[in-house]
Amino acid sequence: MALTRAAIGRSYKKGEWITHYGDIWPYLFVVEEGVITPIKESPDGRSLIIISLVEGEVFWGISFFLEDVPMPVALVAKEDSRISLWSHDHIKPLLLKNGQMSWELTRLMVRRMQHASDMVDVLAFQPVTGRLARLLLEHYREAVEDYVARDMTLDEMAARIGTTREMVCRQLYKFADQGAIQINRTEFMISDPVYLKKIARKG
Amino acid sequence: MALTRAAIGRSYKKGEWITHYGDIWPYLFVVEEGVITPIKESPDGRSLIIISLVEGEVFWGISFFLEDVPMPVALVAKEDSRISLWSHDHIKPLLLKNGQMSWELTRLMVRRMQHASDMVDVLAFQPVTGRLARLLLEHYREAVEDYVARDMTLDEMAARIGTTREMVCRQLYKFADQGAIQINRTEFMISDPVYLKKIARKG
DNA sequence: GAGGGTCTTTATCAAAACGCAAATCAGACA
DNA sequence: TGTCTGATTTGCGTTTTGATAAAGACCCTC
Repeated sequence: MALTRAAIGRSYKKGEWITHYGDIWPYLFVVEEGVITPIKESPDGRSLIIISLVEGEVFWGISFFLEDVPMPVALVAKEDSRISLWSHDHIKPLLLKNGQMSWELTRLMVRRMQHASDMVDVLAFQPVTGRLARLLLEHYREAVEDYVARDMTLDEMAARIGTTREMVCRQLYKFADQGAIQINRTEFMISDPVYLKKIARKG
Repeated sequence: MALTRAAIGRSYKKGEWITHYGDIWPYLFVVEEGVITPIKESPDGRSLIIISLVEGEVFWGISFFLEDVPMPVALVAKEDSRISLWSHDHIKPLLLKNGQMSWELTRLMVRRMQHASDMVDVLAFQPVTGRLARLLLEHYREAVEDYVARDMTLDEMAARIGTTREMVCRQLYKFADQGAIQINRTEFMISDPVYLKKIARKG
């Protein structure tokens, strides 16, 4: 198939940067293996992780669609990863011809938009407490009544909810005080998911 | 043209709601006249204005693309307005056939995404001070060295930058103290745009 | 098993943001 | 002109957040 032939394969080691904020990067890609995270960075060193892209997921540089518009996020490999990418010049003719493909792409974009939209109102309306509760419920689904390894660093959690590692740490132990979770340096468990859900709604 | 024939015209009075948060609303529309604003509302009564749609601009309900997914924002007429709308069922066949149209729609969506993305990092990284400076510079371009009427209420400004009216008011007078703007109950002027720009960058 | 590096935890302090309530004002309208 | 309504302004106390610093814990390598 034409698509497969036009694909460029790339591999990245864990921690490697695929593009930087401000780059012109006119590609569409699919994650073949590993995890790719689009990250926003503030001038004073804080960062914000928008989403994690795992195997099979599609993403793009903004200038794939809008020439000369630079990337509003950087792309980083969170694990050793492999992606297939297509340049604007290769794909656009296909999209113009293939309405079904365009439609699916548009739908994908709408889903991403929905995600961004969620992010906006969480950031605008929810305090750190609520945002952390959300993150725990969604990222540690299997930790309900069951100890699991803490697989995110405090910095990573902080980047996912837009705050600092110290805030995350304090808040975690506050949840522990309230009996919502149990936690130690390496493990973690959700003991009262209902309470966390209440916090996640009201902040 | 088929598109024009399929359009449904609607008119709304200032302040009228076109859809509410949570509705299923599978339409695409273009603003013919007036101003339509998508608004997010928090359970405790705060609100966030995402964007203002003026004459000629296109927007959509999320379930136009994703069936059964409810609106993450409400749509409100900020002025007396008139829109033309198309239902999913009418447009989708056209989009599937017409690659160029799909492509343009996708590009529009990417621009909106970019806007949302901006909103996210402003909310995440910039304090209220910086967000307000941004808003002033962008909304009151003609107010540089020139008194203009304050045409947004404090509540509206607050909704545009995700804070409360009191914060906006206090911050405005703080800017005035610093000589960046001049302000009274009804009028307003930017006296030091350069300073405001500095604030808008660093917060 | 000593040392370096990374990550976590805790405490303290200062700044930012918010909520509430009272006072004030401008404009509309009778 | 007087009154009413909604918007603005201000003060004050509280909560939330963030910055800084220091101390522990763990892992890895030499």
